[in-house]
Amino acid sequence: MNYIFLVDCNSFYASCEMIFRPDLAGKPVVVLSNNDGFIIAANSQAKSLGYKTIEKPFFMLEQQLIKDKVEIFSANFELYGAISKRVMRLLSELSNRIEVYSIDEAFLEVSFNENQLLDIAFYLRKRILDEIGVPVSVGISMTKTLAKAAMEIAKKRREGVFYLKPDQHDVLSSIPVNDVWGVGQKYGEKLIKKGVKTALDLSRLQELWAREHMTVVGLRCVKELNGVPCIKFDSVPQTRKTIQRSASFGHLVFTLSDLKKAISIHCERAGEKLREDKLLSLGILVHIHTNPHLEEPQYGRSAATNFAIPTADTPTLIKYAHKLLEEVYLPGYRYLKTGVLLFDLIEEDMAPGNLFRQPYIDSKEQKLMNSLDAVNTGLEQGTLAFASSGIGENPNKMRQSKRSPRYLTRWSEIPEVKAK
DNA sequence: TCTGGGGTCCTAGGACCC
DNA sequence: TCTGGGGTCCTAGGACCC
Repeated sequence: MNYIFLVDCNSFYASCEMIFRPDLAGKPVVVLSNNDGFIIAANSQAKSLGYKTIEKPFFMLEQQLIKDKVEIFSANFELYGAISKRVMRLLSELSNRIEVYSIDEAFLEVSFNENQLLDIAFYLRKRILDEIGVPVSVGISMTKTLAKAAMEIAKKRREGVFYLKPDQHDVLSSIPVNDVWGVGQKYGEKLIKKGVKTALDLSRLQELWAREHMTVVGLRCVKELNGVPCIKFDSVPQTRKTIQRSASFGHLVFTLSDLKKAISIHCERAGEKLREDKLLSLGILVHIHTNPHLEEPQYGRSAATNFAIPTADTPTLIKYAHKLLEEVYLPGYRYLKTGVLLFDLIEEDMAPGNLFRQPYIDSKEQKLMNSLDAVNTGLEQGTLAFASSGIGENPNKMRQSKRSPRYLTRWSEIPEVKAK
């Protein structure tokens, strides 16, 4: 019999920070988003003080956090990514049917006897905690949606593991419909209005209604809650379809030239990602918009175009992006945010030939980009940069006053251990 | 009075996820 | 002063083609 395990790291970012700070054990810890905008992770102690993720902006909570003696960290995604890799590597020792679903969770498909399931989950949990230092919860069931539901229960239990058998109506009726995977705010409101309040109610919803009001996504959700697998298991990671880089400015920006610098930096980062994944892009989109939280004239627009040949060459990205930016830019507005999106990505070796133009692969541009990446990954990101991104200034500069060291990925930030 | 049918592609917007 | 960022999938409507 095949079962789905869902392994999810508890308050992942906060747990990562605590690995290197044993002095924080038992204390409330939160991690902030880029720009120190929101809380994006809170450990159980912080949650029990009432702190939730993505609720109120950090600046409105800061005083209370200090009063509550909560340890505050700025996001350190380089560290979290490195720890995530370790967790996933360990999990893949257990099953080669693994789908890494996000930075902190993975589905495993396993065929064991039912009476072995809990033992395996406990074993896995202990190994990840002992060897990596991250606590995880494990939800087990027959479909992904039910495994997610099992996870909701597992998270609330001290042992951190739960097996949801098919037709366990008492359990499904204890899960609010809003907590079901695939039900967000809008669908949640619709469902409650219709009297569908729990996962059990949802599993009994007429399929036609689900199809009509929640598209095929809703229909799949209902079927999965009834133990019918509808969401396929992707053990081979799909190549990504888009790469986005965008950010809010620390302060509002008026001028085309400031926007150009920001866009230039986004192109640098997007290009790095493209080459890291050995992909080429066929198209690029640029967007800009004003601050919707302010009561002043609003404006936002995007524009897209295709490249002459599939490329991963940063100067080309910048050239096209700047042209698009000039198309969408209107003077007189105060801009908050801008970004680029690369789409129609293909793998390097799948690039179609072109009779009239030299392909990017094996070009001198590619060699230059490879050298650039070697310097920037070996040293500090941005060691080598483009003049169009501005020199010694970064309009995208993030507020991140409380970032921990990148213990695992920078030699200069490696932890020091002193013997007494 | 009555104004094809079917297919594809593109885009914008909505909904969801972490 | 300060309100995240990066993804996926689905749908409807318009343009266009034969």
